[in-house]
Amino acid sequence: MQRMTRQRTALADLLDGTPDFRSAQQLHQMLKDAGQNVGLATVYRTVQAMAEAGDVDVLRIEDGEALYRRCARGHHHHLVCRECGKTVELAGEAVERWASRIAHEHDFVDVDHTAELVGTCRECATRIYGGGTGA
Amino acid sequence: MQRMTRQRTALADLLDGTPDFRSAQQLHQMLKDAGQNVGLATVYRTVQAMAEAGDVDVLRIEDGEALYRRCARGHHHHLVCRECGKTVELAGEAVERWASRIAHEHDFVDVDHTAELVGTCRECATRIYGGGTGA
DNA sequence: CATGTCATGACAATCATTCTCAACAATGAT
DNA sequence: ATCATTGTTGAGAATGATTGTCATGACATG
Ligand SMILES: [Zn+2]
Ligand SMILES: [Zn+2]
Ligand SMILES: [Zn+2]
Ligand SMILES: [Zn+2]
Repeated sequence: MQRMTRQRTALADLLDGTPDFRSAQQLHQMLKDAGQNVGLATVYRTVQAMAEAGDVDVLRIEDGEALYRRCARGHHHHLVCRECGKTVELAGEAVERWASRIAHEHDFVDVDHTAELVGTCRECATRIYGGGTGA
Repeated sequence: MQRMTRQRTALADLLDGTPDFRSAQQLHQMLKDAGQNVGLATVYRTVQAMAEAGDVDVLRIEDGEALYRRCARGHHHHLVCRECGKTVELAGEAVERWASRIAHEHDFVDVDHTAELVGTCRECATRIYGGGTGA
């Protein structure tokens, strides 16, 4: 009941070759640039379906906009560079333990959690703040 | 340079008496219901200024909408009931250690983090799934 | 009270996301 | 291959939260 269309294939391929989180609008534009015209509504629908199926991860930036990225299946978290978008997937057992301990302590059930790290990677830090030669 | 106006006082008082996270639109309506008319734009401006000043916390729900809540000053996280909105503030030293360890391991600097827990509190779980008398 | 600013609010404008629905196309059967 | 079935697409409208505009209003101080 999930048909394989030109549009879905194109989007899946694009995501496979895109290491960083991208918005639906960006993906739509990237497809257009690549000569693969796919309607914006279709990009939204497809990327959301993929998110529900666990095929992509969703990240919300500060203003609430949703970004998508092809990720390893299964629960994990991210460390993202705020400058270049470089993303590291984190297994983070420590967070899992923390979450379940807190849930227990406060008598909550069905506790989900989100945890994301945003920083500046070595390359970007060097480029911005300068090399090791001092000021 | 921060003048004390009727509107800001009203909003501050309202937040003082509101234990759960609320949207700007909700706060605007609550003020109207209380006979305190405050423009929607003013609510947005004020609540954002308070957030920048660290006087309220911001939480983004699944669809990206921003919710605000008067919280203790300083960095902390939350455990929120998805049914009734009951909120517990968490000191969460475990998360702080995890975040800084990961930052180190991956050679990132200036790493910020977000971590939020959403679950169902005891009262709501009992109401929804039934009491302790079995199925 | 006068006066200088900052603050307010009604409304327009943005902008991401969702909805609508007629035209289309993937799939499976004939 | 042809066809019928039914999920899919896309252009544009609609939604809804948030932001911008700017003339008017109201703190705070002398
Ligand atoms: Zn970087
Ligand atoms: Zn986790
Ligand atoms: Zn509850
Ligand atoms: Zn923390």
